[in-house]
Amino acid sequence: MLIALVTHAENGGRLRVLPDAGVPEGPVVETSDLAAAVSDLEARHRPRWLWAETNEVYPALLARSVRVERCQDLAHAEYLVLSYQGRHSEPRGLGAAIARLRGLPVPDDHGPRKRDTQPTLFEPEQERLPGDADPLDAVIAVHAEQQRVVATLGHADQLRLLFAAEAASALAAAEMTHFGLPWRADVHEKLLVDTLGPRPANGARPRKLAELADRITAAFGGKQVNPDHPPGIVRAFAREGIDVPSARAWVLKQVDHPAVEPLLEYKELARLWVAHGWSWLDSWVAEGRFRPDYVVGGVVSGRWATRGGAALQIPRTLRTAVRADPGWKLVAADAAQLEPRVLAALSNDRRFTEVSGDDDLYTTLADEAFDGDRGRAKLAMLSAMYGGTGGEAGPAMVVLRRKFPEAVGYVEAAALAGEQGRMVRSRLGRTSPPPSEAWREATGDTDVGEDALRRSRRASRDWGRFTRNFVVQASAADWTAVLLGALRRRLHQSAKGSHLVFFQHDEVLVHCPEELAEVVCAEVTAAGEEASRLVFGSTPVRFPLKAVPVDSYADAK
DNA sequence: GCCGTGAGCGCC
DNA sequence: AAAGGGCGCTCACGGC
Repeated sequence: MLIALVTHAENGGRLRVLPDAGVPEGPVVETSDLAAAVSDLEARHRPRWLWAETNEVYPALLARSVRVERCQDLAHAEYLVLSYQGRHSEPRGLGAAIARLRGLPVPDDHGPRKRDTQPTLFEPEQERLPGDADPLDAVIAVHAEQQRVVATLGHADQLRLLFAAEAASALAAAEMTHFGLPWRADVHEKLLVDTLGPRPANGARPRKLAELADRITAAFGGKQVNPDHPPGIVRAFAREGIDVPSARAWVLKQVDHPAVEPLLEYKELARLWVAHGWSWLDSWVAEGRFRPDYVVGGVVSGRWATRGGAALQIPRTLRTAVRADPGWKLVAADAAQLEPRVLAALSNDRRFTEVSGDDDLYTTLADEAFDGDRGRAKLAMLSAMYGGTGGEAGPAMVVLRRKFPEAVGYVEAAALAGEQGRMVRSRLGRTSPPPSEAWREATGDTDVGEDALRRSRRASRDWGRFTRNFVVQASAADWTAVLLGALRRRLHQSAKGSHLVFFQHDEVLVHCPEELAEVVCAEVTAAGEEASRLVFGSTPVRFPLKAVPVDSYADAK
């Protein structure tokens, strides 16, 4: 059963059963308590819900403890279709979609709406739709149009799978924000005090940092140097007769000067202080939970982004603050070396597929092609996927190309496409954006001037690196989106009471009662196998997804 | 005082 | 020949 739904202010809404799989179309139903209506229909029919945007509807349902199993999200589907057609920057949202459908002027998009408080009510109805379209009619019409269009596209089946996976991801993201990542503020604070000194009054430098700043100044002969100001550091070294191109940590590491050691320590501690210090704790952790705002598909490649909280950059040292509640466990799972395995499956490279049969792909790769040197093997692999050839990468790539011609050929074809300004696609049809007008100008320049030629080649290569990486990164995002959908459904069915609480590119955390930990581990493994089968069919490539129950995220690896 | 930019570094 | 991919966040700075 498929039910379209729109929200009103004051907790109300309208819905309508759509004709689907033998079920006839129903009348428009108006309700003053949408959450109750959804809860009731969910329990009786487990329908697919159809709505404009998960983020506009689902947080308020969750706030009323209403969860749904499946939905279709028009905004995500719309973006996937538009970008497939090379129209990445066209406005998104229901208003824009209905305007396109009716041939009306397309209203400008205001970007994703910010949500700065916990949802208690549904958002009041947003701006009026173009042509005074009725919102429920608009949802239904736009959905029908999407179904029509997707059938005409080259990746129809894959895109339908991607629609479902992206919608499930949006549900999972809202639930992650709702349940929150367990975060022990006391553990975090102790770590801050131990490494930085006591919390200073009103944003002053913590004691440890102040001491280091003094040592840095002393090492430069007593002249004030602001360690937070890179150009000042470069100038300070110049006064000492040392030429450095920048104040980056890896550059300073090669310099022999008494200021280097305190500078490097300062950088490390200052980073912790500004990015994840006391003020971060104040703004982002409440009642033992960290609740970041996830942006599903926020990155062109389909990876997630976050708004505020830097949830995808939690430093390793802080992971000890992520602790399961008493009587609960965190099940941590990460896909080992996901991207090279994705490349193996995309390219069907027989020998590379054999290499990916092992749990540690790089060790096997090293034995196969790099005299057992795992470091070189990894470097070569990353260079192939990122486009690097500096330093040792060049010769390593030569070896890789000889041993695994189809795998290397796959990314090089993607790079060539980018250099020529063509689009590339992921396994399920995510599509790279067309290069900018400035890029076309730079590369289309028939001017034979040396500068113009250099600029043109550089722009072309840069875009080639982007598309080279895109095919791998975006296909990995396909796999993880399907994984999230599968895992979410499995947990809902056989490990009720467990929650997905964190997701980061290729790893997930599930918070569950202790006695469910084994079941959750098994479901993680099964979800990984399901994702591999759905995305890559019968590929022999293995995608190991190891799940371990832990008390603290820090114990996961 | 606001805003955009570049440097730098955290994560994958 | 040489070229690492994607993000978010904060700071200092310079322009207004």
